[in-house]
Amino acid sequence: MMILMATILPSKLSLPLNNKKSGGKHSFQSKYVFFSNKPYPKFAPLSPNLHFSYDTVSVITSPAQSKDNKITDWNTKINEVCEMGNIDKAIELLYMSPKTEIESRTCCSILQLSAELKSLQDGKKVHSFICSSGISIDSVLGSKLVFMYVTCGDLREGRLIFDKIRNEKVFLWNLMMNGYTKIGDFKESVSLFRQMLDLGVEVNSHTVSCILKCFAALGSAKEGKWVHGFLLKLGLGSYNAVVNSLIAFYLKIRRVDVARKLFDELSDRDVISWNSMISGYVANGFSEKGVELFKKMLYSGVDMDLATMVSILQACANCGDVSLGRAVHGSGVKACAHWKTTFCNTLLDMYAKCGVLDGAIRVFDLMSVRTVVTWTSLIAAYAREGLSDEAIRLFHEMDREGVSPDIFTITTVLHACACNGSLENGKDVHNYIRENDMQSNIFVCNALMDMYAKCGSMEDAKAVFLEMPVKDIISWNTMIGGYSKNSLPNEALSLFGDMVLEMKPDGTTLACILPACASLASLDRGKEVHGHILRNGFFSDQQVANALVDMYVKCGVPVLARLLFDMIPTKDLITWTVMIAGYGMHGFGNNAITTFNEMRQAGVEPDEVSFISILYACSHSGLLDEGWRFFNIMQDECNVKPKLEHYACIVDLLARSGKLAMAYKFIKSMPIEPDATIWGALLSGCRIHHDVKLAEKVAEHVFELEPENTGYYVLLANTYAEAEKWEEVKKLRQKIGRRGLKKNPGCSWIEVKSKVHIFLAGNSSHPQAKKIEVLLKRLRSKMKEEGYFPKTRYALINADSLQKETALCGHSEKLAMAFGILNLPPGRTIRVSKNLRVCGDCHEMAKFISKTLGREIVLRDSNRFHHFKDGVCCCRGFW
DNA sequence: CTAGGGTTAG
Repeated sequence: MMILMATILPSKLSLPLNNKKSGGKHSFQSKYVFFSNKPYPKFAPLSPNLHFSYDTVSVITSPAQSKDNKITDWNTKINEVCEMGNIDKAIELLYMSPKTEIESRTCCSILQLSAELKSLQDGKKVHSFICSSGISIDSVLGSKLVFMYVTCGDLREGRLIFDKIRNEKVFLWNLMMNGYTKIGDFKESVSLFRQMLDLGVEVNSHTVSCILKCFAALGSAKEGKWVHGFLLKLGLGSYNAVVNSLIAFYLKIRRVDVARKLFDELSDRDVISWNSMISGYVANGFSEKGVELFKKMLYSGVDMDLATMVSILQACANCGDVSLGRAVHGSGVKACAHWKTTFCNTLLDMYAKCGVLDGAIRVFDLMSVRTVVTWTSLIAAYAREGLSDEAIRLFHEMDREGVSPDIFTITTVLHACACNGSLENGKDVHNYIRENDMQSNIFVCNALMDMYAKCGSMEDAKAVFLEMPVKDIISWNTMIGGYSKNSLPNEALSLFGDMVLEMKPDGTTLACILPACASLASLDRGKEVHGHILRNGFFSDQQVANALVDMYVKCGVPVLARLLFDMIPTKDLITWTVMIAGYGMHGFGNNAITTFNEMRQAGVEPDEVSFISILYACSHSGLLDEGWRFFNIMQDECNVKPKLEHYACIVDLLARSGKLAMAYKFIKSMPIEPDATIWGALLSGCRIHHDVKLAEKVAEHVFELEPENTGYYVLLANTYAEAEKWEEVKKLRQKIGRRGLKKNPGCSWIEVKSKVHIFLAGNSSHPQAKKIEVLLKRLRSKMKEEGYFPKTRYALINADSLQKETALCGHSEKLAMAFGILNLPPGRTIRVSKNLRVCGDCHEMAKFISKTLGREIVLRDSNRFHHFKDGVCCCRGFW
């Protein structure tokens, strides 16, 4: 079924205005034949496509050469010259002639020729001649002028004359409408259409085709449907071109079903009908249907043309059907389509999207003309494969080759920089944008902000954001999401506040802002956003619902999280994973396991992240056997290869359970190189189980892998301190000092009346500092009375016990808890968050408070949640 | 008489 490229001939049976002429633009041939019949044999051998040279023609046709007739017929001469297509001579004669002798129809001839040659310059010369000679611009001449101007692309001038002559000929109206449509000014075209109807100008098939195109482009579904009814009344409903426009219109407004019905009922389908339907399927996301229809098209004997191939290649790209793509490639080459840039560009893109990068490169290499689209497609191809450096290199090469990037190129290359996290390359592109004055384009700005956010520079992103003349919802979401992901939750929340004053957030905004509430553990702000979600019906957005569950988990309310979780009708992998991880964080290991099993029963396949969550849940609840079981299920049943995170969970599980030697052996047997977290998990196990010797051995690995991380030094120091090895503690402190490292200062915060209060360790500058101190002292002595002893070893200072106690009293989580007791209404749960792990002494005190004061305390540390109630913590010592 | 309907990249 090999197919030749069909040239699109003007068609068809149903057309009233059959295009019988050989076509205006190509009419030289016929005119030449006519001319060669005249007695000038020496011109006969001239190729019909050759332009007549000025000199040659002037020899024969100059009126000055005429011998007897002094009153030369200038009009005839000019018409003759026009017949031959010699515009230069025609103009010259026009200006040589006595103005009064030139007839209107002569001007029409020259204008017609100017239009055919698309020579605005010559057309204007005729126009100014008309003006200076006083020829009245009647309806016929006016029409010709309009035709010339519109055809030559000067819509403004054409419109001026059009308005003056108030012609009621439908042709001229169609001409104007088409002119506006071509430049994308659909609104003006529609306005003309309305005027036409008001004036009672009788519309024809061309009019409705054009107006349907406009309404399709404007997305005016209602108006388009009205035209549909209107054209049926006019009896235009059986015209092939009209139905084709209707099909295209319905496909643009995404009414594929209506389009298909029209297509099926169309008796004389031509290649355009097929192409419209196929490309419409592809554009509406039904690529398979497009391919199916394509096969039907070939069966019914209609040859594909360039447009068909382009659509089908797109479909192949969408479906990843590279074999059909290759077949179309072959047909295209046979039909010589590979000389067409559009074909090659789509072909290149098809190979790239199907993951056949070398195929894309081969197409690129073989192309003789590479446009900006070609380069952009190849850059996108590299970026898609994660080869960002190569993508950026191509961008510079393209520039050197003299092909100017457009906004698509810029956004694509920015995306490559973003994926690469290469701020330097991104800044280079930013400079290029400034140099080429593209920084006011909204797409470019959004891509720039995204790049900066992904490269971690929110400062630069903000600078772009502030300078944007117009911001859309994507601009806001990019910034808010950027702040959220770069651990700047306060900035995210503050910008969200600015945003709601200017525009309505969408699902993406909400899904971006919830993690910020979560990271601050700001339940009040989270609830505000929840209210917003309910009021605006965003709970049905899967991403939003998932983020909401996650927020409640991280704000310390797993019960509410579960309630919402149960309300999500279709739970995806993320929904399940968030809940499982949530249970893990709160130490509800068994709930996590139940939920994990429910997920598998629901037919949702766990991925590596859900396995991290379940293993983590097991380790935080000390469920050793279950943890092992899941580690095996993961590999045996689910084909998930364990990564560092999974190994870390297992090490953590073994180490916490006191199986330190086994954990050490396990690390040594790992098929991948262990990192600091793996060794760190074992180190923390050593501290819990007081194995100083192993701790020292393990610490060596850790310090080598992450010498800057002070947390590990503190961990070892704590191990020494618990063993009362103060000399070693001192040495370690000196080591930290020598390396210029500082212990990360402890910081806790608590939300009271929607305001977040932050406490730093040892800081007494809070307005209520005195009251807090008094309360803590009172609690401390009460604790002693009831037999609690302060865990002074955590003070890490080798001093007398009173000093240590004082130091411990300054711990930020105690300050925050005390502030909560003093300022929250009685009975309200006290929710405190801390940036580091909770200290042992604070943990003891929280237990005590929960018992004596009967207050529930939820403490979130860097690792997990602690729920204190009636003197017990849910962690049962696993932290 | 002259014109119209389907075609590539983020």
